[in-house]
Amino acid sequence: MDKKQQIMDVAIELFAKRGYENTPISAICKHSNVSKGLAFHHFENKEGLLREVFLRMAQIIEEVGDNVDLVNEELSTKERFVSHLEKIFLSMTCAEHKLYYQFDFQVLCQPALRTLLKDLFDERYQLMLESFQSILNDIPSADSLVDSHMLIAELDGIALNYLFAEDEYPLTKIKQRFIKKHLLLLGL
Amino acid sequence: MDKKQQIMDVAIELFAKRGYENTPISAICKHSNVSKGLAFHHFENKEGLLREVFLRMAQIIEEVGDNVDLVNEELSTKERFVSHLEKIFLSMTCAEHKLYYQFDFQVLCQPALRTLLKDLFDERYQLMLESFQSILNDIPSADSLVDSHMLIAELDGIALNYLFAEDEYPLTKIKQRFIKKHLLLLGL
Amino acid sequence: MDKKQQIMDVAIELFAKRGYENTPISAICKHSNVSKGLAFHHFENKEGLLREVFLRMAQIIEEVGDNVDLVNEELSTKERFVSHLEKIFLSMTCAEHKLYYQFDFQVLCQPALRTLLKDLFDERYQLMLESFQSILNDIPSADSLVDSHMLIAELDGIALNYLFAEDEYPLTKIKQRFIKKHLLLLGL
Amino acid sequence: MDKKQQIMDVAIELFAKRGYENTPISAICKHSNVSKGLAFHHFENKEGLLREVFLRMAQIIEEVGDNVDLVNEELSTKERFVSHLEKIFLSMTCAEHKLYYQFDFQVLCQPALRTLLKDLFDERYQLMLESFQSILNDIPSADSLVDSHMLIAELDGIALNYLFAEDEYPLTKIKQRFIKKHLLLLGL
DNA sequence: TATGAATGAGCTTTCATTCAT
DNA sequence: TATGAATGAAAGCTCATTCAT
Repeated sequence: MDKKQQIMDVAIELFAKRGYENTPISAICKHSNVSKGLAFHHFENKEGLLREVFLRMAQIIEEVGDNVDLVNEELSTKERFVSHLEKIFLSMTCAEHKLYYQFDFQVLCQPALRTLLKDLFDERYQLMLESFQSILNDIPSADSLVDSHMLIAELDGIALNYLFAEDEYPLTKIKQRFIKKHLLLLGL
Repeated sequence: MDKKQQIMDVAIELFAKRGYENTPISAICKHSNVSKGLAFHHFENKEGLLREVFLRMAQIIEEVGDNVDLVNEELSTKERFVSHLEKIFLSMTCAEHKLYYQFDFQVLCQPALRTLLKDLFDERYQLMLESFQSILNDIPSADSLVDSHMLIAELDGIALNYLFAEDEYPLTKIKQRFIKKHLLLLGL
Repeated sequence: MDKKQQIMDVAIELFAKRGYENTPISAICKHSNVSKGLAFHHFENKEGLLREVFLRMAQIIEEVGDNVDLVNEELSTKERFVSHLEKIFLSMTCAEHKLYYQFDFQVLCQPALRTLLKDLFDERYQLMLESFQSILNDIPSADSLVDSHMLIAELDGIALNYLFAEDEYPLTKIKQRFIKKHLLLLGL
Repeated sequence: MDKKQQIMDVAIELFAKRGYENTPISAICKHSNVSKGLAFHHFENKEGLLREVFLRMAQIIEEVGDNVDLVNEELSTKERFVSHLEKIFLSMTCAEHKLYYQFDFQVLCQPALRTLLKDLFDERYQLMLESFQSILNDIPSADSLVDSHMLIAELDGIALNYLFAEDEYPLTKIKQRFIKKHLLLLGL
């Protein structure tokens, strides 16, 4: 019934599958059984739709980890580090998120779109950076800032390759080696 | 003088800076002082131009590492591994290649473009995989295949974050931690 | 008011006068005071417009004979045959139809267009064939099928020559000789 | 070796099969292994090529009947009339001419092309008219001029339907009924 | 005679956006 | 909130034609 929601749901799917530039608003309207007039009633323009869609997407993805307590005092630093990584790998694997992540990378790598959503990207990056740093700060052998940057980048790369690989990608094995490697580096 | 070359040079730049879909052929022609007719005389269509541009780009990038001998028998396995990584980081840093790499990621993450150049991507990935495996095979503690996938993915991620970061990105420090980490993992 | 109708009316006229291939959509739009966008809003593409225009044209032409009763039981076979022919000659002469008929022949003789509308042509031919056969079946000396084919062909030819002749064409005299000739053949 | 001839041969075939407007000069060049430059060296422009091609085509078609003597004094009027018709039907059936006739009708029915070659059409029509009249003049019951127009038109129509029919068209039977009918009309 | 690079006008089509209802 | 007719700018592409070689 909520047509605005319908439009956004369809938009996110089509944007992800066909690419933003290759998805005319008319296609979104057709798939969500809504008139073009209504679409422009709810969203200022195509860029506005993109922004709202992107925000909603980010929100959905984040909901996954929300119930996990990052500062659980009962856990050791090592346990918190590992569980943080596990959580990220878990979200990556979630079938329903695949489309979202693909779209995310698409926007990230397309100059025009990236510029448009720069503020949102920056904010999110800052949050991730801080959450890694808050863990690494407790580890003497870590270079908290650099290692956080590195972890984010590497996880990005693994997600990227996993998401766009067609045949089965050895994600589980990579995860294990990945974690092992960082525990070694951090001396945990 | 060689107008076809001019067109390709301009195309690669505009594609990278503005995005493929946001770069009309007319813009490419304007920047290379050439008529639209000529562009379609030399390239079957826009996709054909993209393909040729992509091939040329890949070739330019590869030329960097060509003079480095991968199977130098004088070098130890560790030295070969490290030098291979150094080479990749070097190419990444090369100012002239920045545009190319950005374009590369753009194509990779846009479903339509990715599909179009799938064969070229696959081929290149295979080559990278093999070159890593050929090194890791000599290291007992390595999981040659999985580690190669992982290395490629991580390097991708680092490149991605480096390329699109606006302010100074601690690439050098990341490189050091990155290499150190893998030497630990591989027990070198 | 009905812009779609306007477009079709102009299209049929320009198609007939200049030829389908020599009539850009822009010309149709200019003559009907309509934007190019609207033309493609109402018709899928130029071929779609052609199809709709052709259907409408065929319908207009057919309306002429509709009020004449073919199976009027009061008429003799001879009378029915003659009146059928008269009706066809009448439609041919109708000034308003001249353009339509010319367009019809144009489409018929251009391979690409003919192919596009093959189904419509076939259907119409079948109807004409049947209407002639239903009359000739009552005449013993007639070879119902062959004569029907022949009649259609001959009438086509006469229409063709009449329509494209510039100076006065002796259509009335030809009609008389034509009817007389067939009555002789059929022994009526 | 004679490239000009090659061009014309290919042109006539492509014009007939695809239509004049749908046959770019580039296609003709490709099929005849000739450069575009050369094509424009031999023919002033596309219309010039059309004209030469049309002339050559007409010439080829006419060669068929040339060896038949129309004013053979040994033959009766009836025999001359019938043999004239037979000749025309024969030429129509000739497989090699099918393409030519189709092209002929195409040009005839396309306003732009018809105008371009009007003089050639008129001349040819006049010749046909005279050849029929020269026979019919000897027949008292004939209306020499009107009947000639009618005969030409009917034969046109039969050719038209025969040429563009896909399945087998009962041409032979039609020919027989056609000749019989006219002999009746002329009282021969 | 022969080539093919180069041009420019024009074509079909797409699409974001507006607006009257 | 909801529709879809209507617009206009711009896109990709075609093609006859020219011209230096």
